[in-house]
Amino acid sequence: MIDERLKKDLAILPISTIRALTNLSDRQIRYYESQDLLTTKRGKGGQRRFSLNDVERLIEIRTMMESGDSLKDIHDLYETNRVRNRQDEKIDFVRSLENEFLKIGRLEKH
DNA sequence: GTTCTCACA
DNA sequence: TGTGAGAA
Repeated sequence: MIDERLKKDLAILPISTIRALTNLSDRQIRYYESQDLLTTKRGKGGQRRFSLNDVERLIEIRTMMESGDSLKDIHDLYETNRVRNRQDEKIDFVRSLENEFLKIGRLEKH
């Protein structure tokens, strides 16, 4: 369903929930956000609202930290992933265009 | 009662 | 990164 992505992106969870789900201190969570590892929104009174995607990302970050990676390593990894994903999307877009052209070509030949 | 920001022995 | 103060 298209709704699934929307639900995961919904930033509605308070930091206390994130703390329980990730076993990280709220101090650490806020620090990681300051290092651009998270995309949070602000609610009433400037309080952070996290999404399920943030939870998943924080768990990954904690795992990487435990295996000795620095915050910079993690940041770089997400950066390269972001670039690679953009390229993949571009490739998919080109492929879909090619398919459309092939369809049109077949139709015109008839 | 919770979360936020800022500062530090 | 932790902790504590003061505000919202």
